[in-house]
Amino acid sequence: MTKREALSAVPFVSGLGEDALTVLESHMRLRTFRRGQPIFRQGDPGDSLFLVASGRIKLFIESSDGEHLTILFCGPGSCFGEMAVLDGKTRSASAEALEPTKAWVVTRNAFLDLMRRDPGIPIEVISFLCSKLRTDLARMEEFIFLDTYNRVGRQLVRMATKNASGDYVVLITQEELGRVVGNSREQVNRVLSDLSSIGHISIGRGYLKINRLGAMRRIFGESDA
Amino acid sequence: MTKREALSAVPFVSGLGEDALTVLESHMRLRTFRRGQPIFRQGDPGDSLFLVASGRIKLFIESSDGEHLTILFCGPGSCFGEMAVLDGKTRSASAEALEPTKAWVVTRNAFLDLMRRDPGIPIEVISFLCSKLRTDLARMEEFIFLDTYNRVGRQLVRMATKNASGDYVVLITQEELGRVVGNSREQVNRVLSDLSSIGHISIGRGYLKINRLGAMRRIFGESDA
DNA sequence: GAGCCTCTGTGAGATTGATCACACACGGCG
DNA sequence: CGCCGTGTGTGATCAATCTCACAGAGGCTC
Repeated sequence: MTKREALSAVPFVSGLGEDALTVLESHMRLRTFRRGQPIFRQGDPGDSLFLVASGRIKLFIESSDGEHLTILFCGPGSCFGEMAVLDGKTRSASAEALEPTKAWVVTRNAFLDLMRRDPGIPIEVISFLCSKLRTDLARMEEFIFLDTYNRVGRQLVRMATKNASGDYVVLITQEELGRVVGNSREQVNRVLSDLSSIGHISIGRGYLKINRLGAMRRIFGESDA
Repeated sequence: MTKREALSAVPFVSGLGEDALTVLESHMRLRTFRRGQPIFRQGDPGDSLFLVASGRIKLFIESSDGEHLTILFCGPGSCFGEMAVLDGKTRSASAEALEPTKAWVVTRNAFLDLMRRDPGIPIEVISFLCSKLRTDLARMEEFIFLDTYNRVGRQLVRMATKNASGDYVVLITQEELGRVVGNSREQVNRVLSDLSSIGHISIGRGYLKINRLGAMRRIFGESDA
């Protein structure tokens, strides 16, 4: 994924003019991360924004006794670390590469310059932040109102992506899925076994295949996939 | 609370110049709500932002089977309903007056005009949204990592406000506090009884008095009060 | 001042999900 | 080809919390 491709996938800069894009590109550096490598840590000062070029990272928060809650996965074309850039405060979550990953880095100053130059950007950023607020709210609602069974189901519907052979799959271990929905691996496994026994999903090592996405959507409710 | 006072309490317009404030004021209408009156409902289309002049409202989301999760209380000088104005989507939560309440209404168009006119506003709005994202994240973290005891404790520390006689109080019923922390009233009551038995709080009908705010803060951790 | 509504207090049983303890399965790699 | 690390499958036990049921207490209204 080139600089230009990465940029055009990001909602709040995709509408930029040719000049602005070129200027921005000249400020982007590529960084490489090994599988499992920490990128930044919750609470760190942070002044850069990342655009994933290849690979995959996750954002998560950790409790005082070392538990993790996974917030978000970012693949090629996604951006992360934007909050510290936007408000200048510390990192609100930790980031770590899940696979060998390359990401373009944009510094706070470069991005703020861009915002000052093009008055359309802040408006786009505002929409972007609003949609994040809405998903966070939906997530909170699920944590409070749904049991494990439904949380897992919804998450699967949400994460299902079509692979090369046309199947819907979710690339995740059960342990990791547990950290996403805030439940133990064992509990997640029991839910998955249920769903598998009625044929809605198939369980693999490190991945899940969603056999009947429509049925799952109907059971687990309106997802904005 | 006058129009001007309400405006100057809102972070993202307080820095406005005299002219802009005057224009904005001319677009504000006052609305009155009875205790318990719904203001808007999650999912409604919405195109107005509210500034509380007097009284108190709450924002909440409701599950399919009628349970409520209380998101936020807003008293004089606070604003709510801004998300629908900023991104033009439906209301992400429901709002209801907790007491007889008066609020200034600003329409989407008036606010967008203002943003277009003054390029400083969007920047302020972005900071405002980021801080909301951060509190939401902290809240999610608490839902997942903390038990009822600690959730209730933190919430009390967070909501404690000094009253006329210099005491720290929280004006809330145990039922409502349950809806804030996502637990049953009974469970909340048991926690409060504990805290009361060691003297850290006193329990009243419809309110709680925090006798030792410092001690509570130490027990329940760093709150951004 | 009686009645009533709302709010608080508390026990007992049911439930959900965490934790612990293993067994097994797959896939590198020496 | 056997070992080991990581990932999945599953029972038993335990802890947290919900739910139900009811009692009492403050305050408002007729």
